[in-house]
Amino acid sequence: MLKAERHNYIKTKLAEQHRVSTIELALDLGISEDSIRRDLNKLHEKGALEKVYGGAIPITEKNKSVFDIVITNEDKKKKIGYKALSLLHDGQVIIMSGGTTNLVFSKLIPTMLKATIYTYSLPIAMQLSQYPNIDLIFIGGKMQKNAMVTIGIDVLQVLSKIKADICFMGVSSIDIKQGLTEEGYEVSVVKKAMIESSDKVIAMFTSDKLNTKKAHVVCDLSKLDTIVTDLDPEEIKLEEFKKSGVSII
Amino acid sequence: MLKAERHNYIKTKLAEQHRVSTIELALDLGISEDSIRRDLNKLHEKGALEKVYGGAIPITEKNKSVFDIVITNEDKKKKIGYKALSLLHDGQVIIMSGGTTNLVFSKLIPTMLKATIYTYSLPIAMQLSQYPNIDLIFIGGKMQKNAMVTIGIDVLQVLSKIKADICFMGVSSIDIKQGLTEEGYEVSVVKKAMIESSDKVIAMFTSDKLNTKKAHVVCDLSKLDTIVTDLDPEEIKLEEFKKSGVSII
DNA sequence: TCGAATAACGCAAAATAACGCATAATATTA
DNA sequence: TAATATTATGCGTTATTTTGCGTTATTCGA
Repeated sequence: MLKAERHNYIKTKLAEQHRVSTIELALDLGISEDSIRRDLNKLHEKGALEKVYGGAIPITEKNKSVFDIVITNEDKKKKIGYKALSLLHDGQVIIMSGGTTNLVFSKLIPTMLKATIYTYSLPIAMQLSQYPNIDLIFIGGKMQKNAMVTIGIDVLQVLSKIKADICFMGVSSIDIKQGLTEEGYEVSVVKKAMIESSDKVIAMFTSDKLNTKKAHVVCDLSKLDTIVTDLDPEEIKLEEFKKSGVSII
Repeated sequence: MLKAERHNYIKTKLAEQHRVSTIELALDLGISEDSIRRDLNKLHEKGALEKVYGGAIPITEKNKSVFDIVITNEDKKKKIGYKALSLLHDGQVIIMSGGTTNLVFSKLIPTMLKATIYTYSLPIAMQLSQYPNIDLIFIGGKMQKNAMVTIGIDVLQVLSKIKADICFMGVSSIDIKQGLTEEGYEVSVVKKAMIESSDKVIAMFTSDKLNTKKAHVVCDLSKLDTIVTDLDPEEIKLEEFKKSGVSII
């Protein structure tokens, strides 16, 4: 195993678990604690983490820029993004929800795409602002802090006046019976509004969201036109969804 | 096997597995490690991969993310920011314009400040979204690409309905006769609206903006309450401004 | 303050890379 | 086609990097 691989492993584990221990890492990777310590020191120097007695923790918020957005499962999300590209066409009016899956997707959009895109996510708006031929409209309102999206009545009002061709929706939880659900009430309301304003609804999510539920219902599966996941469309896990009439790519 | 073929093989394998090892490649391709190393060096020079001890990994895509905002004269802007902190109080309703000076200022705001802040700048909103006690409202509208701010009628409409205590305004150009001016018409209109909606107007700019003009007028000096620069308030360059009745810190 | 856990240090062995060079393979030219 | 220039390859050697271990220093919690 290359050193660079180890470094990636450590960074990923740290992002997921918010802490790593020297001993665990040595065991995980099958090398001596000394080497792990050397790795941690290197990563510390590079500012990728903060070393503490017994292991390491994520960098303290002081130096951590809000602009460094951690994307988990980036590979899977890229897979989803590439598949979703086939749904894009010049001239579309698009609504994009927040979430890192959509953020990754945004980075993959062809440079010259001509489209009008509405979004209420700060990171996605920043990303999309680099495309010369995209008319970008940010839907303002009260900011939901952690997710960096706007919510509330202002958002609903704007959405109610839009008629979009397609909406790309990041999904927190999806279940064959409950349909789409969200942790936060306000976000669930916004997503409902998105769906009402769009001719087509695309749900994008990594396979770990499958068959999970949260408190607030967004819609049932019948509202969805297409599901995009990192899995093969023929995968058994998706069988049930296919039966419900949603197209799966 | 041609060298070009080998290079392709390496690139493909790297794309698939996110790592290649020198030894493995030598085995795969049935040639000496030396040649593999030479290949890797070539590919490294061409920027196709990153060479590491024991093999190679994909190039780190740190290439100019939209989230890497370049801040010129950061030191001066910090100076300005620290001075401006004295104008902040709990409970204020604040409007913040865009610009890197305000972005730097945003980073310096005390963690626990209680306030309501309106902004129409994406980077500033992202920065402010980390403060737990700030009610943050993003003013939506059409995005001005390069500056990452919203502009247009929607912004004006929202601004017209706000009554803020104070507005922190980044300044493109300031001149004793012309007052504040902007390069873009639309931004100048938005700034006019900001001023109308605020009890107090704070102009913040680095000294290189002094005595410069742009095409579109925002307001004359009489509209300003306070000027914050990196200079000493007693500096001769600021003499004229002081005479016009603006307070300078 | 002590004892256990963890980290840092120095070092030698192992792994990997770079260098120089002779030779083989390939391309170029007459 | 033969002669020649150019490039690529493998090998022996020498540098560099990485690693694990023994030892010593530091940190942590009781």
